[in-house]
Amino acid sequence: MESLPPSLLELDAYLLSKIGKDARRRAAVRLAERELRLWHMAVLAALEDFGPLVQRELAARLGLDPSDVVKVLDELTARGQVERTRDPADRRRVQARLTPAGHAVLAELLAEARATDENLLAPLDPAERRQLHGLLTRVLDHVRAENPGAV
Amino acid sequence: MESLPPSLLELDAYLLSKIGKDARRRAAVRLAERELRLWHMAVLAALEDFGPLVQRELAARLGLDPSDVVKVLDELTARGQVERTRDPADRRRVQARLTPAGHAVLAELLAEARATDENLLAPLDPAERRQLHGLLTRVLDHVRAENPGAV
DNA sequence: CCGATGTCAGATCCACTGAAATGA
DNA sequence: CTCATTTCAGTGTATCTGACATCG
Repeated sequence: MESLPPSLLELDAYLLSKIGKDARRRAAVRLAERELRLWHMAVLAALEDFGPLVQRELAARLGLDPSDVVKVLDELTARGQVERTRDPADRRRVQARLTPAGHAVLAELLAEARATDENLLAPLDPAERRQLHGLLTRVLDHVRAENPGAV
Repeated sequence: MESLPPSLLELDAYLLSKIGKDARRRAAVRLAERELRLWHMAVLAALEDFGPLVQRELAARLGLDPSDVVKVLDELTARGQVERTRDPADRRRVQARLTPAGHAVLAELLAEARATDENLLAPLDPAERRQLHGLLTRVLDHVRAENPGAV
């Protein structure tokens, strides 16, 4: 049985940390069923939303180490969800793009993620969820403005 | 420069995960100045709120592995913030309790944590912070009910 | 049974290589 | 034109942590 210390439960940072950890865990469990991890989904989403990208650019946008981008892309290309093509203008650069299979997988992952959100926020009614979403968006914007790169 | 994929920013789990990570990072930075980590503060808070506890009980309450409780208590006793005493009723059991120094340190840590909350939630006005706190508390209760031990 | 020690896996970070471009 | 410098993808490793497992 758990009963957390009240003096910690008063802290918003503590609540956010705990809930965030569980949100991450839920997403990881879901992705593990496909033998994927969180970064795989983030990379797929970035390629979907921003279009084909040079790897360096991917790393910068996601705040992920360039060397780790390589590993994630290795695994996604092995699954046929991403393909790499060399930029003819600058042969150092490699562009990553989604394949149709990658596009399809991402759509499924996003649908599952929305279902996970439903479970996570089950105690809140729709209006409260919109409220929470708005507040969190503003907080994240603030965090990212104050702290570029670390988030 | 970062600009995260919009399709992820729509997900509440993603927002919570990102913000939670930064909240944890901020707390960790603060604690690192005293060469402490997050669990040290959690253990201090638990001993403050619940009174002297057997290590096993501490582990259960905090959702921390018993073997890790030992390490945290080792470090806190080395600093003179916690002391271990035999339970007079059952002399097999070892109780951990706060020393006055531990009590004082915790008070400082909590004050600093509240200041960190201020920074984290800077874009929200007081009413919005109360709203957020209430929503988060309900979500955490739900998460803990659904998922005992993992949070 | 409980406290203590050790081990393992995952994530993050950092240093390095080789190829390709750039510019003095 | 040449050579030094920089930028890129890719490799490998060091470190830190949390979770687990075994020992006394």
